[in-house]
Amino acid sequence: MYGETATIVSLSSLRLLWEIRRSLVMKQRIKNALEESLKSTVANPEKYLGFVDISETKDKQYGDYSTNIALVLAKELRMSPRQVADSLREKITTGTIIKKVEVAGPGFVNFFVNEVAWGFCLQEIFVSGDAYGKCALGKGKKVQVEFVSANPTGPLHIGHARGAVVGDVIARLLSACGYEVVKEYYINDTGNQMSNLGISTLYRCRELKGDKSPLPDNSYQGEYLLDVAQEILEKYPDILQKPEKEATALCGTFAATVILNGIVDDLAVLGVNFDRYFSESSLYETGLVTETLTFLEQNGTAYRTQDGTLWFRTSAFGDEKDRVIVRATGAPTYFAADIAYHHQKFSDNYDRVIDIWGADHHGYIARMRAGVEAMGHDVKKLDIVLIQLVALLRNGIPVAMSTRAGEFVTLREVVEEVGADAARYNFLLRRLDSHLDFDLEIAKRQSSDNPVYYVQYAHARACSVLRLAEEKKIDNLKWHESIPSFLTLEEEIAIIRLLISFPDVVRSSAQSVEPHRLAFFLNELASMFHSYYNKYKIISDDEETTLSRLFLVGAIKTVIKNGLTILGVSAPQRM
RNA sequence: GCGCCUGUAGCUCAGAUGGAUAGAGCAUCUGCCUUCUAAGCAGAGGGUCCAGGGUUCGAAUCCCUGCAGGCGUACCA
Repeated sequence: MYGETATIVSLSSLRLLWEIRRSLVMKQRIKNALEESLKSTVANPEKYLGFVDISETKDKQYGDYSTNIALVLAKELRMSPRQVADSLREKITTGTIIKKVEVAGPGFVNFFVNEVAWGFCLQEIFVSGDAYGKCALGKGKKVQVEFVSANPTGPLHIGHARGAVVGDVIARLLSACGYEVVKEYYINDTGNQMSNLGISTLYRCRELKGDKSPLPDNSYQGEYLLDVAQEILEKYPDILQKPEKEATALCGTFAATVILNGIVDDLAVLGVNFDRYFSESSLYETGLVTETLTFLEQNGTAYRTQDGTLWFRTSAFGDEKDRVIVRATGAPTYFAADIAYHHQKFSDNYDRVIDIWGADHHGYIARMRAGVEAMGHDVKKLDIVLIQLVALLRNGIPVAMSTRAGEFVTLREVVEEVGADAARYNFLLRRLDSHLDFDLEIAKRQSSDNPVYYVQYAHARACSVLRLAEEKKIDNLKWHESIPSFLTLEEEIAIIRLLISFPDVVRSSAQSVEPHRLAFFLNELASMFHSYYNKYKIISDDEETTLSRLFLVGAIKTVIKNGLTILGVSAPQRM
């Protein structure tokens, strides 16, 4: 049986292989065929080529690929959709890859791909290995992703985690698409909150020395400042003897540094790290804020009112009203520093600048874009991504999350409870603009059947099968041109179709800044593999079938591994 | 009041560029481990896609209005 099939395959396989390699993507192959047909069917085809769109079908009865081009062109050509479809179909030559073409429904043209052709796609995955899924979309382009940027006034909580994970994965996606990515964290280390932090910490120092007077109203009440105070007292035993102003400043700086170090550590536990930490105070030190303000005032986009306040004319850029950038007291607002910061970003010659913000900052978008534009930069290069906030619940009841009041479950506590992989995947399974309830009890209870394990388990399972094959001395994971002819089951073709769409998923996830698509893709792939695994034996007495299926399993393993890597989730070999 | 986001199965959520019969997980029920990992699989039930209009060959998807929830509307971040 094997010999007979092999003969048939070897006759056509070289040609098939060559053809598939030439086009690489099956979809492109179909599209080419359709375009050729269009050229010989309609009068001025160049006018309609832009409408050609091929989509993957969901239902097997409609073939493997489908186009609605006839429906789109019908009116223009003054023909019925079915007529257009029929004439297009007649001009499409079937052969080694396209088995047949059908017209169905209101006028869809459906393409059926030769079953044997699919298996050849696996070789591409095998050859690319770890690089499979990557592309050169952003080759030679620099992009900056700024995210988290939480104020160094307290530890991160669950609300920051979503932004951290999403920002990190967006960076990874862009990186997979060939962009040179810089991950940046902006540190707000000046202004009122710093002095508040200093005051709060100083009070804690006094408290440790026996002074029980209560903390001022708007200070940071968290007990974590007691630890910071302890450190300060050890390092500066005379802190309480110093002048109030000096002691406060010292406490503020010290506390901010300690807290930021803690934030960096916590993020590292979550698998998030940055290339650059950019300090707001450095903008003042280098004079960039002053420079920016002068520039705005000189080009007329900023004006002074009688009391000395400097206003930025954001309303001229679509904002609902003008904004203050320098108070009457002469102190710049945070917004002033933000404009300077974005000016700095654009001065670094990025091709794209991405800000990832919590959705509660959405009212800030218009003025930020105004700032970039007024500074003479191409505002189209700025992409502000909003992420809906996370509501932390315990047994369905909201948990108060206030840095100031010091009542919160820290990010670190959550990660230590549910694990970094589960925490990350939890955030990645939702659209960015979807509100998210994170219930601590549910997260704990469901930690063992969290969706992340489903995908990881599929990977571990694939590894396990391949491991067993190795133990049995089966010479697996070697390409042979007869492999495709042993992978023609409906389930196998469905899996291959999914596998070859992986690069598209990565690309579209990156382009549309929607990491959840990749996560859902992996869930679907895992599901198909689990199902296939349960229905069919991978390793059997039939050598050819075994080798072919092992090759498929190898490809599945590669894609899951590559996908999880982009999501920053581990791909365990055993579970 | 105005602006942004959301509204899809009992619950949590997917449904890119408008496409053919709207999907998954959890929960409920029924089966499957002497056989490659049961953290798995197979099957069942479960829907006014918030409501009402409009656009067209075709709408969960686009437009308008209304309703509901969240967020924002600072010389706070």
